[in-house]
Amino acid sequence: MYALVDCNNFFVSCERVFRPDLEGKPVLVMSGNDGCVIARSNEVKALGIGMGTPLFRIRDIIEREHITCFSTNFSLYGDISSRIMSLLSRHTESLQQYSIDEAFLRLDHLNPDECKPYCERIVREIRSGIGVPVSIGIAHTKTLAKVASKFAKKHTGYNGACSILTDEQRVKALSLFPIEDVWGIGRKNFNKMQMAGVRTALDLANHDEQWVSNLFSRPGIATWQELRGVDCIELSDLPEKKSITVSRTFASGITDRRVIESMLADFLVSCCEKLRRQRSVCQQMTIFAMSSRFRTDTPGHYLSSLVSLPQPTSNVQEMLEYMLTAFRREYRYGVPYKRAGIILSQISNGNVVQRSFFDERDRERDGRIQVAFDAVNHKFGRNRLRYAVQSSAEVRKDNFRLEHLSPRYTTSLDEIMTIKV
DNA sequence: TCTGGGGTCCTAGGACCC
DNA sequence: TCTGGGGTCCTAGGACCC
Repeated sequence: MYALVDCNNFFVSCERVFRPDLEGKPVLVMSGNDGCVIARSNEVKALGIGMGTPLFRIRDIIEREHITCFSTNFSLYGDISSRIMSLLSRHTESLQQYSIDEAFLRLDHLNPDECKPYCERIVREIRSGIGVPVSIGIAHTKTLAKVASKFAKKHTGYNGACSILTDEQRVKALSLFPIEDVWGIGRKNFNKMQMAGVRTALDLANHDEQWVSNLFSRPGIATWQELRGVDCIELSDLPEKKSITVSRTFASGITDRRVIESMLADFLVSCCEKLRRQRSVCQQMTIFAMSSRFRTDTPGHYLSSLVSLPQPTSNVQEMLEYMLTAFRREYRYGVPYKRAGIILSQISNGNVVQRSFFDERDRERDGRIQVAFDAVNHKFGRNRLRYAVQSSAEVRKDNFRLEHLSPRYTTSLDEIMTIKV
């Protein structure tokens, strides 16, 4: 038995934890650069504002409806998320975090009729202990648990937890469930479904295997199986990332080579922090920078450079050297770069590194410098010690738009809430 | 003027092997 | 003139997720 715990309007709910005055009022959270809508309260959804809508298109609605807008505050959302996951882990032997605001729990230790009341208690516990509203779906497969959680979210009568246990419940639920809302059915598969006359999840589930495998390949067949109650989608609980990306869109296009380099250096430093946190090394790095896809009046360029490192590493200084060389080779003078980033790939375990016979780098020394560097930053604060090529505070202020950022209430002592009694 | 960021898995086709 | 058959590995791009 699976329970899917899904936070309601997660980023908005995180902001409301510290702004209870916004309960019941329209609130949205914007993407980086304050560009698009990435989270909406129910009140904003009711106004017909879609996910991903560019802010400049809804300026008038925002003003008219007094919508409160927040810049994205990942320090806050990440911290609230880990509090929820930690609370959930006390309720199961097997917790698989699926995204920042979702996790699957196995409830094998419960009888079927105990599941719903048990999950209702979890909902109340998270609401009162952390402040975030969640919905829980209970079923024999992950896909059906997802379906159940949508019902729990939509109808308050469920008290936050909905279960699909019997076959009658399954058939009833699927007959009411639009095919495009099924987990695993994206835009392309939805088009195919429409052409085939499949409108609800039940329509799909009722087709036979031959029909399904003619139309879809492996992932589609797995979804069909799961809707019929056959548990077949395995989530790996490997926490190690297979690729690590840090990228940003800038407030306006950057032409100054040194400014872009300083940003890329920042991105690389964050990538390597994430890499070292999971005790991994990587052997490949992609550097990219691109002009705006929406502009035709300025020179466009998509810069992408793949660097294969001589041996797996997580050393910032070494990677900075390769990054700058590769970037300078591809950089085009006069192009306004609007977005840039670093991707690390070919990631492997940092404890077993195959050294190269021809390597001339003093890696013992690199390693000692890195350890000292990390120790200083651990003691005196993140980014206190920086490479000279990294950006200055003024450069960051000029190039990242974050005009409605809430405080990092739970992760920065300088920004903690003060209460007057 | 203004349009996000970070992932995973699958598959087709190329390169290569005997 | 006629030019096999059966594999594996790798990678880029597509599709999907949040």
